[in-house]
Amino acid sequence: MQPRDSQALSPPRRRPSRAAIVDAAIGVLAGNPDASLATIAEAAGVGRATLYRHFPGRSDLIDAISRQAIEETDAAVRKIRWDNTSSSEFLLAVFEAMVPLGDRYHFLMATAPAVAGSEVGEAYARQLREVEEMMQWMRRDGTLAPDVPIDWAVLIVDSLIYAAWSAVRDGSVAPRHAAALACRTFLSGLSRVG
Amino acid sequence: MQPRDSQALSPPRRRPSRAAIVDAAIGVLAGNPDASLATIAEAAGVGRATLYRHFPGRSDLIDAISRQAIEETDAAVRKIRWDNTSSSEFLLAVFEAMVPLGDRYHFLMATAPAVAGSEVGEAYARQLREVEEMMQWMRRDGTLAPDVPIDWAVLIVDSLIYAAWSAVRDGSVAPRHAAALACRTFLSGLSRVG
DNA sequence: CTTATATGAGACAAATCTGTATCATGCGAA
DNA sequence: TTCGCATGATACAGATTTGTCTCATATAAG
Repeated sequence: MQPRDSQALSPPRRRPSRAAIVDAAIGVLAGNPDASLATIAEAAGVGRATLYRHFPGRSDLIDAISRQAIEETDAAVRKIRWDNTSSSEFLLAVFEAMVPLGDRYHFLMATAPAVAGSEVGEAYARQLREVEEMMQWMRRDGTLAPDVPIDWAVLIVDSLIYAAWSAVRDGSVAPRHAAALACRTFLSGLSRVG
Repeated sequence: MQPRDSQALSPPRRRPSRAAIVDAAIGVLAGNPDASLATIAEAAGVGRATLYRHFPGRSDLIDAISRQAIEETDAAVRKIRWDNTSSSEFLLAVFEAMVPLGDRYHFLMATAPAVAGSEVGEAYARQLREVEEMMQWMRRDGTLAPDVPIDWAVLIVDSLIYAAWSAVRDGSVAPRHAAALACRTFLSGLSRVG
């Protein structure tokens, strides 16, 4: 029962309108969270009506973006080797994975807390919890100082991801060095000896 | 020629409407940068018409808030003892001064870059330059590691001020410890030995 | 008391954004 | 070619916000 194999294997949709809209929206909303849907449609190279056909309302688009941000950040973290790595190496890998996704990550951080009840809100809380577990691992590990509040450590991880992304964005720091710089800042700060 | 001395010495304006509006606006806009002027007027306990009498347009209000934010942050830094203090002590004093002004500071950081041409934009650039000079002092001092880009150090100072403020705001960290935690994070990071 | 001034309440127009609906077009499939 | 469907353009109504204006009132100064 495979009379349509060629069709099934070929790219099924004619044009990636929906994906193009979501991608463009992430870029536009990262720069201006209050951009109109007309602006987003224009950035996506799509008519405003088409945007409304794919997403009934603005909140549906926001929700779709949030879900994609969650998926992409989850996928990026899932690729990190877990076994036989020290917590410091793992932290560096997290920075390396998240900094290039800074626009997605930032968008998720900015919008998810507002929709606390929904599925997106839960996923955000879960990701936050995963960072917290990483910090507790580092504390047991002896890497994280015992007198540092876990909440503060989690907050600093988020701040450093955002800082590294904006530094790369502004051209202040080379992309290759941003994650290492963030990790080093977290672990040993910016003073000399380290 | 002083027939009105008693009047001149008494508080000249009947009610601090203008100051109340600016203060309320800082609080409201820190939580929602797109709050309507009606919301701000309500928070200030003032009619919407009165707000428009003091500030011809929204941009004028924003400008007044920005100027006040600049004045308050400048004043807070100016109070810090400069002589006979190490750069580390000075950095801690800066954090202690800025964290309580987090709402003002955050507002300034968010709006000033957008108005690059104006007087507010210049003041923002100047404050940024002052932080940069502090970082260069720390580098000559031997406190800041030579391989850390100055731009990154400046960015981290800003991020830590914002992080400390939000931590206090969320109740994650006690107000007294926030500045010290930020300073320690900058200098030696969060790992053990320090 | 009388007067001037700031204020609050509300009406009003203009602009923007949202969401819906309609119509013609172009591209892919049969 | 012909049909179906997604698209683009456009018009439209409703909501929100901005900014202006008017009028009545309360309060402080004279």
